[in-house]
Amino acid sequence: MALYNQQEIYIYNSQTSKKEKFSPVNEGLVGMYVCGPTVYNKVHLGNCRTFISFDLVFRYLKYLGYKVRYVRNITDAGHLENDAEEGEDRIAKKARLEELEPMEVVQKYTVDFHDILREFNNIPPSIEPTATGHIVEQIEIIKTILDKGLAYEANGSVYFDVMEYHKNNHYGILSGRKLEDLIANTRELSGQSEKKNPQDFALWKKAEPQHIMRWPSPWGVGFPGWHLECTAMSTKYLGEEFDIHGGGMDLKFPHHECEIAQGKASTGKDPVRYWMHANMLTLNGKKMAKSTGNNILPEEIFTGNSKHLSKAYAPTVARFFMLQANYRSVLDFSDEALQAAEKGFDRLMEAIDQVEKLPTSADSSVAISAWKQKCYDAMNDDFNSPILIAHLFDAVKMINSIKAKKEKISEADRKILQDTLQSFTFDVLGLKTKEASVKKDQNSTQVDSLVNMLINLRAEARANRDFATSDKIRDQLLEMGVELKDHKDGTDFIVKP
RNA sequence: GGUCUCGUGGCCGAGUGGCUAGGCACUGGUCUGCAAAACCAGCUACAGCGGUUCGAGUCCGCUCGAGACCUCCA
Repeated sequence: MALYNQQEIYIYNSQTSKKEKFSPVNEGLVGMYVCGPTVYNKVHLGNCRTFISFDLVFRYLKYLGYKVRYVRNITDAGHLENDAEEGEDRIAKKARLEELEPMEVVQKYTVDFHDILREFNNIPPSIEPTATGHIVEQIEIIKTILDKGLAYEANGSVYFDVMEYHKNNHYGILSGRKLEDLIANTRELSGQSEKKNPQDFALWKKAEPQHIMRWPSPWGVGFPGWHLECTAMSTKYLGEEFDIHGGGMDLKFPHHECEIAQGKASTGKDPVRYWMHANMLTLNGKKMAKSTGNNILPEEIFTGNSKHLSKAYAPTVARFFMLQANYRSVLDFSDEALQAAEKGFDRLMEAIDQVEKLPTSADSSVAISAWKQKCYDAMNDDFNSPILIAHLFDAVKMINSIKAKKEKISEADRKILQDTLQSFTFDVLGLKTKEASVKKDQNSTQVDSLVNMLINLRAEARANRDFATSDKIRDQLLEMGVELKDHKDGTDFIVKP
């Protein structure tokens, strides 16, 4: 029996603001779509948090035995910088500034994006489609919506008719916005005369002569509207109704609201079963913004080269830090918080390292099966990684207590403990040992024997009460990043990366 | 201005109305030749003011504060 039949997942659906029991459209299969980045710049750290959050979802669903198709798009078509009639799209602007062909910009930052996510140990999505690769599909959807009378053409552009749609549908169903309020709050922009109503959004935009990214269409040369690609690609790869749609909180309105409208207008179906929105990441209590300098790049964390940091942190430590908070909460990024996370992380990893050689007894004084289910329960409850991590630390306490002979464990339970710990830490949370993130030293076996030789020398010196020598060995090793740990039965060591 | 979210101990962060989240830091003890590590113990909050309830961090109202969206943004 598949694991997913034994575990009941509840997902917080941000459309209903309730935790709902997860049940996929097709038994055993899950379709998940997450809005990917616009590749016009180095990937934003907050963006990374969102993708790490959904990587956690992807990993847990797979761990439970679901066959998951995870689609995350790359937005490589120009979106206008503002909603005015004219303007430069962000990719074209960057291309001009960097003196590159737009597709060079796209390629450059797509590569950067992949590199960084790999550092964070994200599993690549099943399909990573691009907007420019799906112009045909987008045009087809526009035709359908036009046929249904829910869009109109104006001067070479096509707009979605929100008022007409709202007659028989609910525009605002996701964001909770009322159309009347939206109308009342709209400022009159002089350039919006093409639209029947300010709430209408572009499905197709006519390309001005200077606009570089352009494609032919039944309405003339232009480019697709910025909400449409997600509808086209999610429908193509996941169907008209699929399970999970994720993205950052800031995409809830208008982007996702418009996706629902487009989907419903073109297929008559509500496209998404569970909407999930990941919350923002702040830096030192404030929103990250390049303009104020309150900003940090992922690579700056890995190198420690930032005015906000006192040192470098391994990617996996940054990931661990993020997973200590729930994806739905705002998380504040700071050097102090990262330091605390790193210490906890080290303690967890050291404990996991100890499970293998734990002394076993005929029976156990610790309740391993109950603990194991608690780990599942945490993840089943809307992917609550901070609770899961709390349980992992309970295991750390167990391991250390068994090692200190204050508790005991049977071999069978030890195996369960080890397997569960491994699965949740590495497979589900996607953490890596620091050694794994730093390249494995090919001489590490030699290092092991060298250090063990020194440990033996030190033991001899201690036996002879030659503490000057023993302390010299200990202190100099520590300076080299090798920490010795004495306990009753001998001495262990760790190499600090 | 409108819509919405949030305000938890020294710090970070969980919390489904009733019994200790967890991590980091700190203090005391055990262990140690001394340390480190580990173990044991301690510190213990829920922005403010009202209300509902036998009982509220958890529900309701108001006040103050922070943030998101309403315009490109994960």
